[in-house]
Amino acid sequence: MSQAYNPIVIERKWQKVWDEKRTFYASNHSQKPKYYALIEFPYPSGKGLHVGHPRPYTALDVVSRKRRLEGYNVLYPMGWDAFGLPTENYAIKNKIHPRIVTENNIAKFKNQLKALGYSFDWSREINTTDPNYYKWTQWIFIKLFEKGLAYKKEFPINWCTDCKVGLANEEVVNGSCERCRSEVVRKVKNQWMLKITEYAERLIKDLDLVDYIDRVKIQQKNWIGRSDGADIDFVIANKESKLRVFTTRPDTLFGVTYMVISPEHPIIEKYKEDIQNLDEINKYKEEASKKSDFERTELIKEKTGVEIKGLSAVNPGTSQEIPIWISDYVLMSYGTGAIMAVPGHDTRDWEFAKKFDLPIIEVVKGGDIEKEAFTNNETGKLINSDFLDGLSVEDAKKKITDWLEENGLGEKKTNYKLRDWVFSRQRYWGEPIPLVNCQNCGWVAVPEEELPLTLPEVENYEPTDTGESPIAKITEWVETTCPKCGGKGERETDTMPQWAGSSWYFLRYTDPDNSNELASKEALDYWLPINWYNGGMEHTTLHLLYSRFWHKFLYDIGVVSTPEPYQKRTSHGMILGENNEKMSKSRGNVLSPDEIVDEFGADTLRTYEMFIGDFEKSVPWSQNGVKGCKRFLDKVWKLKDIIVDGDSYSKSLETNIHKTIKKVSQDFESLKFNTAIAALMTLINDFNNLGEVNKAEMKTFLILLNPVAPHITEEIWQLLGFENMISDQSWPKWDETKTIEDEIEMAVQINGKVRGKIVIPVDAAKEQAKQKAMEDENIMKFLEGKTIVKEIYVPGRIYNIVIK
RNA sequence: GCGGGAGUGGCGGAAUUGGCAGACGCGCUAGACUUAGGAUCUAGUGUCUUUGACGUGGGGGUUCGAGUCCCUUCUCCCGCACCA
Repeated sequence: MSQAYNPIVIERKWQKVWDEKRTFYASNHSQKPKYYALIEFPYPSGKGLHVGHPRPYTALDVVSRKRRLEGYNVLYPMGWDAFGLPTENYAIKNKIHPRIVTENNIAKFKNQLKALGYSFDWSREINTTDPNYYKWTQWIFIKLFEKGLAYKKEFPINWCTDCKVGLANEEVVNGSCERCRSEVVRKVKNQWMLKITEYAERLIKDLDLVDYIDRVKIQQKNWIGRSDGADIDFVIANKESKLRVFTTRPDTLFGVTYMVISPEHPIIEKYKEDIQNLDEINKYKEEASKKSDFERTELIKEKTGVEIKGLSAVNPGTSQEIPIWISDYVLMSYGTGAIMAVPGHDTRDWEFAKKFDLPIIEVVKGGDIEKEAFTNNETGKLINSDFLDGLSVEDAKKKITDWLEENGLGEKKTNYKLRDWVFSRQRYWGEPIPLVNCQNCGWVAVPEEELPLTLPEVENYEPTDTGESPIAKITEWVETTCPKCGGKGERETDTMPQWAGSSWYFLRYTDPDNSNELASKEALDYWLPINWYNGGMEHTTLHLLYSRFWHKFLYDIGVVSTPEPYQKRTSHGMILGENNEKMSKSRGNVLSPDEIVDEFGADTLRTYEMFIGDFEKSVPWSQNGVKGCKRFLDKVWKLKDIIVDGDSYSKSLETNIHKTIKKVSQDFESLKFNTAIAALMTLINDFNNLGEVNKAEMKTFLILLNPVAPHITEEIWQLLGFENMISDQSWPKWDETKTIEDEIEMAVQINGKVRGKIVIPVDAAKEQAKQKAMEDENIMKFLEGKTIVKEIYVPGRIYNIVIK
C-alpha cells in the first residue's frame, strides 16, 4: 500500500526544485523557437489574491508548460502594476509610506502566487514603481512630448469628488467614478493629454493583423467609433462666417429644414450683436452648463432648445434660408458642434421638429415621416432632391459629396468618437511627469540622463481640494532650473495615470535589467510579438487600447519592430461567489486561494479553476466542485497501485489514449480546458474499469495532466522511477488513424427515432448494416407489415430507415 | 435606443458543427465497509401515466433526421449611450 497523497509536502518540494534548477527561466539566446505568453500583471492590493486571479494565470500556465514540452523557448513572466490610488489611500489612512505599502502587498501576492506553482520566470519580475522601471515610462512620455503627441490643454475634465483626481473618459461609468462610485463632476483644469486620436485609424485597421476574440475587436472598434460622412458649410445669411457641420447622411441635404448648434458654440459670441433674443439664449446656455454630464444623460427624454433670432443659415442644396437653434443635445465635443437637422430622416431631429413645430420634408421614400423618422438607408430612394432624385442612399451620398467638393461647399470627412487621453493625475503615487515649465522656453523635457525623475518625499499624501498634486507643496522639488536655458523653471507636479506603467510593461520583461534602454533591440526583436495575451474584458477600451497606442508610437520611432504588440488576445470570465454574486468584500463572499491550497493543495485549485466551466464565461464558485477535483487527483495518485509493465500502449487502451491526446492537445489551445480535463477523467475511469494501466500509458497520462497539475504528476513520475522529470519530456503525439475505433456501436433509426443499436466495423457497407439491423428483434417489430421507402446510411454515423 | 453574448437536468456544463441530447464533474437515492461518516467503494439518477411517449425559453418552418439551419417571438447578462 502506498502512502497517502499529501499535496502540501509534494508541492513545496517541487516548487523548490523548479526554483533551484531554474526550470522555467527563459533564455534570450536559444536555438528553440520562441513563445511569449502573457497575462495581465496584477495590481497588488492589500487584500491579496482572490480565487478569480488564478483563472487566467493557470490557463496560460497550462499553455506555457505545454509549449515547453513541445520544444519552445517559453517566456511567461510576472510583475506588479503597483502605482495607483488604493495604495495611496491606504497609506493616507494608516500613515505608512505608499512605497512600504506596495512592498508589503507585493510580498504577499508573490507568496500566494508561488504557492500555486506557476511556471513564471521570476528572474524577470518587474515593478512599475521601481525608479529603474519608471525611468523608461518617463522616457517614453518625453518621446511622445517631443513628437507633439503630448500637449497641455485647458479642458473640462471628469473630476472624482471623492478621489479628488481627474479621470480619463474610459474611467467614468454612468457618471460616476469607476473605482469608488462617487459622483464625477466637470472641472476645468489644465491637463496633459496624449493624442491617441492621431492613431484612431490605425488602431482600427491593424485589428486585421491580429488574432483577437471577436468581442474584443468589436468593442474596440465601437469605442473608437469611426463614422464616415462629409463636412458641409452652411453660409450664415448676410454674414461672412460659415457654419460647418458634420453629417453621415449628406444625401439628405435637401431635407435640411433647420440647424442646431451646441450651447458652447463660438458663433453665438461672435454674432451676439445680431441676436435679438440674446438674454433667452444666455439663460439657456447657463442652464445647460449647470447640468452635469450625468444629468444630461439621465434626462434624455425631452429635448429642449431655443431658436436664435436674428441669425439664419442657407441650405446649400435648396438655397433656402433656414433657422438656427441651440440645444444641449448637440455636443461641442463631437464633430463641429453644429448639425444640419433632417427631421424626416433622423429620430432626434424628428422629435425636436415635432416639439417645436419645424417643417419636416421627406427626401428618402420608403417610410411614413408623419409617424416617425425614416432612417433605413438600404431600401430608400431619394425624392424631392433635385439631381439626386431616384438614387439609392448609397449612390446619393457619393454624388452629393462629389458635388459639394466640386463647388467648394464641403468635403468628405471621417470622424471618431475616440477622444484624446487625459494623462494628468493630481495625486502622489504615480510617475512624475518629467517636464519643466520655463518662463522663456515654455515646457521643456527633463534631459534623458537625469531620468528617472524620482518622486520627492512628502509629509503627507492627502489630495487637495484645489486640485493640485500633493507634490506641489514641495517647493525645493518644484523649483528647478530650465534644462534648456538655465533660467528659473518649475516642475510639473501632476503625475501619470495608473495606465502609464502598464502600457509598455511587456517590453521590459524581455530585458528587465537594462539600464541603457527600455530593452535591447535584440531582445525586443527576439521576443515580440507576444504570442498569446489573456486578460479581462474590462481592459478592452483601457489598458489594451492604450498599450496598442504606445506600442504603435514606439514602432514609429523605431524602438520596436512589430506594428502590434499582441498576436493573440483572449479573455476569461469572472469567478463569482457561491451565491452567484460578484465577489466583493461588502458581500462577504470573497475567497482566497490560500484557503483552498491549505485544505486541498495547489494542484486541486488549478484543476478546479480550469474545470469550473466555460473559460470565457463567468461562473459561480462551488466548494463541492473543488472536492470533486481533489477526488480526481486522489484517483490519479492511486493509479500507482494498478500499474503494470509495458513500453507501448496496450491494445485495449490504444484508441482511447490517442483520442485523449488529440482532445487534450486541441482543447488546451482553444480555451476548452474544462473538456480537456473531462477527457482525462474519462481516461482514468477507463484505467480503473480495466483494472490496470501500463507504464507507457501512465507516462502519457501524466504528461497530459502535467500542465494542469504539475506537482502531483512530477511526484508520481519520480515515485514510479521514470527517467528525469516531466519537464524534460516531450508532449505526446497522436496518430490520427489510431484515434478511430475499428468497431462502433451505431444507432439504427426508424423514421428518425432510435429503435436499436448495431455493432459494426466503422467502415462497413450499408448492406452489412442492414443485415445486422434485421437481426434485431425490436427493429423487426417496427418494420413488420411496413414498406421501406428510403434508407439513409452515413458510414460511422447513422442508419435511418424510413417506412410507410 | 444601438452593439455584443446567452437561454440545454436540481447545479456547473458536454454534444466531432445537421446524425444516439445530457459526456465529465457536483448534488441526490440505494447498498457495501464502518463505533462513526461530511472518508472510500458499488449501482442508479432528464420527465411521464415506462413494450412507449415527451424533452434543449415559446411558436412556426426546412429535412430521412434539428440543441445545431431559416422565420417569428420572449427572457436574461455585458458594453455604449443624444456621437449627428
